[in-house]
Amino acid sequence: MSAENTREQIVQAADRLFYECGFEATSFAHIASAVGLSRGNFYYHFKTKDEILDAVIALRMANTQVMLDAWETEDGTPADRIRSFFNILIMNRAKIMAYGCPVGTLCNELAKLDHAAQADAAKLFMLFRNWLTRQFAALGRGADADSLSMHVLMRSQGVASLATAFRDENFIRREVADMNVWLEAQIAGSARAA
Amino acid sequence: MSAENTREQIVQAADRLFYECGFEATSFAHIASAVGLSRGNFYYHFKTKDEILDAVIALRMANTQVMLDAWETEDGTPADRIRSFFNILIMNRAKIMAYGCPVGTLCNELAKLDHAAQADAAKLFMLFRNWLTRQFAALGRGADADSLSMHVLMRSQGVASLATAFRDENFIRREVADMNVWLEAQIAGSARAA
DNA sequence: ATTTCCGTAGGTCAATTGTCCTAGAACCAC
DNA sequence: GTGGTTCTAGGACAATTGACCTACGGAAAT
Repeated sequence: MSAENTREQIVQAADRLFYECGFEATSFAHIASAVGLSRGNFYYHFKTKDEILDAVIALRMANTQVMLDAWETEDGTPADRIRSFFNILIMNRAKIMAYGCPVGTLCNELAKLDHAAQADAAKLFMLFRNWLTRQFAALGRGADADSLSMHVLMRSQGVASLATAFRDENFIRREVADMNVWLEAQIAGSARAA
Repeated sequence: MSAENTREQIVQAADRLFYECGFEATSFAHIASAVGLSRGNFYYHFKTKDEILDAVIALRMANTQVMLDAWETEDGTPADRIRSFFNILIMNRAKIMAYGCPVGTLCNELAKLDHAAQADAAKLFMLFRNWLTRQFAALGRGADADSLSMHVLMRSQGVASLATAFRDENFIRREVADMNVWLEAQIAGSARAA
């Protein structure tokens, strides 16, 4: 197996385990057994646990960017794209109810650990934030596009957090429906202003 | 020092450390040095770390109940009480930006750890949920009081999560203002229905 | 004054943590 | 084949983890 391939396997396993078990609770041994490698061998690929975390964040950044780019090159209105974002909550409802939002829970954990990678993890949010801001600007809401973007992010985080606590799928669907109603009102608002 | 007093000191220190550092990352030694006791002495008061967690959750339940009861016996409309809840975000903004919501982050961590106390931690949310439901019912929204309650909880969780990630105090104030606008619309809605 | 007992200190215990080293296997170039 | 680089396995390392035990201290009761 090539080093690049092994490295990628490690990062993917760490990505999943950091999400499902948390960064602190996931050990080298845990990742090693998931990949099927010896513990000591990790030092060749990653000198410290923090390096793995950096690689995981970089992987998530890249994956997120690909997803957002795909949505932006697809046909459809900016509103459709925002609805695609809403739909993440429904598409990933099972994982969200079990482990929460991958971005939000990571940021929260790193904040408590006062970890150096905290700022990097927040960049994942920034990716979504800037993307949503562009969509709202395209809807003609340039003045408060960023506030609207943050509002959408806020809702998705709140839904994910409560969905985890209450394990309630209907709650997710109800709130997503409410987000769609809210979005329609925003579109109507920008049409009235135009 | 009496045993009860020492026990209370342990639980209070654990409460703070679990919030600021997380449950997993807080060790016996960490709590011990915070209280100024020897490590081994803990076994006399708490046989396991999970017992401390149970005691911390019980403490938070009691403190929350006291706060909610106080709001409910005060003069003021149900809407005033709901606004008191909104205001937690502003009152505790410094701690929230540093460590997130004590309830939400604990539930999220215990979910990832697949911890037995997960359900107990969710009862903290239930305390707020039922209290808010009562306030909305008192506003004449008996039919969807619980949905409105969950919506308010969702917003507060989302605001706390993003406030931690972005360390943005203005964002908190903006969203709380928006929650007050939303509440006014709900009151107008129930008045129209009556 | 003596006994009893609650609370504490300090230490031990195996297990696990992240980190690091070294010997050898696998592979490619020549 | 021979030599050299790349990758891997297995273990060692000190430190720390949660858990546990025992012996001392001091107060209260008799």
